[in-house]
Amino acid sequence: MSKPGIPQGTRDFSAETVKKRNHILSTIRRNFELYGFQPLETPAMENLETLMGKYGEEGDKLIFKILNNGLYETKNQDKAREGFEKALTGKNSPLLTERALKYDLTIPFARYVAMNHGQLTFPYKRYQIQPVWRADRPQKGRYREFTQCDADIVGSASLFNEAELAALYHDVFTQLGLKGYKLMVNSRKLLSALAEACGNKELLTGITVAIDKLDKIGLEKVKEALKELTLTEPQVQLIENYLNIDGSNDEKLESIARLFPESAEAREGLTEIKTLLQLTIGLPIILDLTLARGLNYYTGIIFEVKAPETVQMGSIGGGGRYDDLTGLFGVQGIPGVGISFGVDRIYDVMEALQLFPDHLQTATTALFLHMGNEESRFVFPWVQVLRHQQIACELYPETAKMDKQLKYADKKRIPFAVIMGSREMANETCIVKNLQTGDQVNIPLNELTTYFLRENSRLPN
RNA sequence: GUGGUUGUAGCUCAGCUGGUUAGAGCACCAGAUUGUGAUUCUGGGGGUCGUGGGUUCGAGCCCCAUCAUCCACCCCA
Repeated sequence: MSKPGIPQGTRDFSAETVKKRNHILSTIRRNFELYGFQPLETPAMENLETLMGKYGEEGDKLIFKILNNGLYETKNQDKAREGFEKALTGKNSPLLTERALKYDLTIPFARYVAMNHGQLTFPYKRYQIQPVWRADRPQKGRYREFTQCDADIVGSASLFNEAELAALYHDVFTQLGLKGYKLMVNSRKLLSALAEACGNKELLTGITVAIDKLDKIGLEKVKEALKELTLTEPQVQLIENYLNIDGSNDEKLESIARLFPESAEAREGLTEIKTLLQLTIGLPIILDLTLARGLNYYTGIIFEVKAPETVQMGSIGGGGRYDDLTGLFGVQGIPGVGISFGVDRIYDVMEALQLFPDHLQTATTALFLHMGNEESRFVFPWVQVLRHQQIACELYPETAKMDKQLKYADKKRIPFAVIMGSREMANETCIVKNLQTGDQVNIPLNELTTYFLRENSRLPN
């Protein structure tokens, strides 16, 4: 036997980690439901053709494919060889693989809507919290298996949806205590107007990819990248002017209006952003004209959430409006808008900033300690009595030195010890010791329940 | 996919220019004391030095390969 291990980029979650993750997940889920979203879950795997081509060329390479079963069977061997030859040229073949692990939640959701649009009530608001898989090389804040939390509204073009999603982001991040997070917005329509002003709408993707890197590689490098796209000097200059726009949200909006006086698309994008900002007055939203986002299906307002500057971490959430997501699956005319929370990165950020509340680690309220077998038999029924009153407790199952029993309680961060010795047994009492303060009281056993119900109500949830 | 970092006990690490039975702290176990948790004392278990080759009289240390790890790029949450 070789040493056991787990696949690269995957993780086991200990009790401590699970509790912290659940703290994040339940906060997000609670808010999703408060805003009227209903859950959806889709399979871990999809048909490969559902996913291929939806995430761009790079994305396709990062999809985890599942090998077909039964390739060794005689009747399948020739086809398997054929499929393998094809795979060696870099192409996929259904002869070898026809299923894949899901890469995100949006495309499976679009597939679901396309399959069920006759039955769904629109506007359809769903949320989805599930793991996704990417064959990326792991590094900081990047895993091969991670959890996404998405909320989307489809079948509505109203900007109220964008406003609500922005408010939802704000509620979740403030409830998690993530002060200093940044919610950036922009509109793909402004970027599209920019591409148009450069004379070629086809360049939109190339331009967005280049300017998205501005804060990372700097203006000069961005200009070099733009020139490689065969843009002329005046066109690069135009983009530079665009990127140099600065000031408050209102000032930026005015500058954009001056930059594209003729563009109907720019006007539309500006109006949408203005409306969104009006609907979300009081929220700390920053208009970031350099925000582009890689995914090509976005067509309107786009969002991105950045971690507080004190932590080095990429985006911890993002989303935007798409006009025609289900069009990929043959169902036209269902516009939508959605956001996503990157739970694993939020976790890393909160860990770095020590934002997890201590009480998350308290599992059991009380541990029953005892001096010996007779004592443990005597208190055993009382453990059940407390449990039936919703008080989490446990009995130390072995006869051991008190030292050891107390250490056990200490390690499990159990706040109370109920100590049972021969003297207590004789008097039908017990000692309740508060393990945080060291204080202890001697109380009759029949008052134990009321004691803990009172203590429990004082503890945070 | 490209480039780099690291890999010694359960954990955190030390190991001088290659030289005898590879060490420390914490953790763990046992014993002493004790009706109360980071007290004290005594003793103890545990490491194929990531793995496989090579150089050498001799490798934890040098060379090659491989795996894992972390980081950067690409891309992204």
